Amino acid sequence: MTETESARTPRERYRAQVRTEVKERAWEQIATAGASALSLNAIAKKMGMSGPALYRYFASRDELITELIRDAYRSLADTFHAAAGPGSDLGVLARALREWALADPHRYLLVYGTPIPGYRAPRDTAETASEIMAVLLEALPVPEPPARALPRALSFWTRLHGVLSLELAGHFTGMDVDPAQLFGTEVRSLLSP
Amino acid sequence: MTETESARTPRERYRAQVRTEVKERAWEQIATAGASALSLNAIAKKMGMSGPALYRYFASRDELITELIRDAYRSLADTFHAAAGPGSDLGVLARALREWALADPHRYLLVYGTPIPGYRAPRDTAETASEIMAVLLEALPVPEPPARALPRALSFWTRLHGVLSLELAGHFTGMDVDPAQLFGTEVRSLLSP
DNA sequence: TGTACATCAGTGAACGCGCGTTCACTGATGTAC
DNA sequence: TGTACATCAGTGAACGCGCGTTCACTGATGTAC
Repeated sequence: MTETESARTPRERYRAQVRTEVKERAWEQIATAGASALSLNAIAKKMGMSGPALYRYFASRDELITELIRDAYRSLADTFHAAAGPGSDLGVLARALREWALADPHRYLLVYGTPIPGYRAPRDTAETASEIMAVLLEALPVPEPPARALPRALSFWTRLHGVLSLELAGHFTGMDVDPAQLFGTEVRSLLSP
Repeated sequence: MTETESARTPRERYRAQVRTEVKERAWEQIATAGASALSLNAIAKKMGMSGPALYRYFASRDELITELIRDAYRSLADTFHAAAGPGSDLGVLARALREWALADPHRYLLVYGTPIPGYRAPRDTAETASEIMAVLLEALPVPEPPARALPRALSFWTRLHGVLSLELAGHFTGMDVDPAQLFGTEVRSLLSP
């Protein structure tokens, strides 16, 4: 998106469009075959191009994955920023997180799920990650001493991740459990500890 | 193990030994290259055999994975049974869970992490899963009405999974967080809600 | 507005690799008499 | 104890597949004068 907007010349705009389409196809592929089955050749085929053509747009398969992870982090940070604000609290952020996760389960799992073997995350995602944490810290009930703020924020993160990741991985199916309700219970436990 | 013991004839014993070694190598491979990179050919090579030889022991790659998942579930259920008992409580089970997870992170992630794409779990793991849940339910503080017992047990599961899976996936590294302490905090939150 | 040149997207062939799986076969191990 | 036969572990060749990536090349698009 940003990429497309910020393109100046027609060629740059075109490049950005292709890059965007490659990423879209990549997400589709991840959704059906998993992240470690991501293949440049397969994406190219779906786009009606030859495999090597994509090397004009991404230096390697790893660079594409890196870009996907970067985008995912960025998207969550933006979502959090949009949800945060004067009238906001942990409950609002929690709901935003769940919506974001359910909107694209594989995006969530790419970031917070089992790491892709042999893949090394780039540095800058750590920055986005702490940006996300910062939004969380600011949304805590007002007079929270710093020594207690971090544990609270971490609990927020781990508890919601616990429910969400098990839900997304399908571990509640056939268990007569309503994940939404479970999630709500955990959110309440965080609001009034 | 059980397999090896229960073998009657030398041939059966030998078969069981080879199957066991194949699985051991499989876990090694999962640890270094991830579950979706599991390859019968690679395992055979490590064992000094030709690829097709393994088809005497496992009908297909999927059957091997199924066996690994079955073993993992079984192992956790056994661990829980061993930890449960008269003097036991949720805290003991929680510690047992963490030790089991840290002893072999990939085993934990194979069961509770991002599902392997295109792989369908066998039915009987669901039974072992509810066996695990049953141990949990019995370890709850004694006079727990059924309506509250299940939510409590689920909370136990999701909260501890939240901390554990993030720890195993390496999401706390570089964050100045002690996972053990975090885990302890969550356990305490479960013991005195 | 037209021409000459530079840039760059995309192609097809090629390299080397590893995968799962089937198949016909050899040779060792176990079984029955 | 010895022989005849059946069982079964393991091999090597083969099939068809897809992968990431490099390279020399064609043809379209943009730029400068």
